[in-house]
Amino acid sequence: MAKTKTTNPAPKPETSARAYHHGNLREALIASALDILETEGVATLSLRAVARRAGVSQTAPYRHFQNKEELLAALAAEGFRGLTARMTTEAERASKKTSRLRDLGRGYVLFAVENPAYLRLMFGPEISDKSAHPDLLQAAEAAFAILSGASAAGTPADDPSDNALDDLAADPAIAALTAWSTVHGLANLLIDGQVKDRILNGRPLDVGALTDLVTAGMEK
Amino acid sequence: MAKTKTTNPAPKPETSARAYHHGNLREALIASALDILETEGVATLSLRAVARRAGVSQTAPYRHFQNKEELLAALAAEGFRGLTARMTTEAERASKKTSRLRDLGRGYVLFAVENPAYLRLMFGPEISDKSAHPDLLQAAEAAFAILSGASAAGTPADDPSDNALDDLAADPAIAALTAWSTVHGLANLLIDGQVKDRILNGRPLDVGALTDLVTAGMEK
DNA sequence: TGTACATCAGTGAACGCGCGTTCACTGATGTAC
DNA sequence: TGTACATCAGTGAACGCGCGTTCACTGATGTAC
Repeated sequence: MAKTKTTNPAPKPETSARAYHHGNLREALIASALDILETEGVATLSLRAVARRAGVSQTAPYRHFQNKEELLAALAAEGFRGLTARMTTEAERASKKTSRLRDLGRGYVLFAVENPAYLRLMFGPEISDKSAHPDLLQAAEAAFAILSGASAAGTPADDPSDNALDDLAADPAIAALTAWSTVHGLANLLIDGQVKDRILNGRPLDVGALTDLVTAGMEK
Repeated sequence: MAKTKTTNPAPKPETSARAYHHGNLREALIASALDILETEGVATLSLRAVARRAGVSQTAPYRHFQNKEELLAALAAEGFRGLTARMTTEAERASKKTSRLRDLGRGYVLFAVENPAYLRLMFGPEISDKSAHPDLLQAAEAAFAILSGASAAGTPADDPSDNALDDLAADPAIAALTAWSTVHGLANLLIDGQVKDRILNGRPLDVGALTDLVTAGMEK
């Protein structure tokens, strides 16, 4: 039962469907972490709990992550990729009627409402130094770039001049930040339960429709 | 050295400058908690640390708060009152040039940047059931009402009709939510370090000026 | 004014808990010859 | 093809820690008479 048994003779096992003794523990750990994140929240997301849910000993994660924060960073990067995906699918699904920027915004808010703990981890203080995790940084950059691009609508958005704050007024980065702020704020207010009682008076909430109302000023 | 020594013979000690053996431990604990909150963050804010900083035993807080969450709720309520105050002073200080709504918004963002951990506690998941704390609920309501009032500019804002989402479009509550979302989003992006590198490219940041730029669309 | 008593704010020891991380280890997998 | 060996993913016990909360207590303050 030695080497010739595996269908994949390459040195990298590369993960079939099996997640057991060898192979894709790293991915399995991230999946377990995501599971805990969404069912229990970021506060109870411990490395030990992740290992437990993945069915391995509590020291096994240290074969794949230097420490807890590295796991969290990997999770957060995954989150930003999910956010990007949610935005683009939403924009493709309804590309005719409303502006692309508003469609992306709807995707942003929907992602947040569907994955509240994810959003909190992605932006919260649990990962103390985000710049120490290139993968996370890049995933976040990609998400912002999409919003930014749609906001500038042609002009490259991440291209501020090297002068003082004054000329930021004409900077497309400010327009992008405004759009980003609005959807980010709405998303956070929603997942923190601030909107339900205050705005809707208990009426059932259609997040997509509400987002459309709030972003009505974003026509371009 | 018995009773006649105290200058205040009334049954309620009512706190002079002394915070020692008797009197205002409750306030002292809140002050200690605030201190820890802003120097170390919400994650390390433990009841024991609060007691330590106040110079009392770790069980003393239980004379004034049923449990940890009750202390946190009192702190958060204090935070909402501070937010309200910051908004109104900012609006009074510059009531001529820009619209009141934008002035309030600037106060909102400035409060967040000056008290990042406060804002996180006020909106975050640490206080699991906010409706269990009437004082907190009321303080949050007051803060929102100010923003809401300025947004409606005359019309009472907390007065949505009892129909479906459709007629929310004309509802002043939607206008209020839009304004709130924008400043809340900007505030959170700022305190989470998302703006610095992404928008400003490392240039020094004047939060008030930046907020003015972002809220430029809010004229009313 | 003086004494007896109740109240209540604060104490200190102790509980049981889950955490991140380290350490020396084991045993299966893959490789060299 | 077969054996010896290195690699490396996963183990299990243990470390020291800080936490929220409980308990029986103490001792000062305020009150009744």
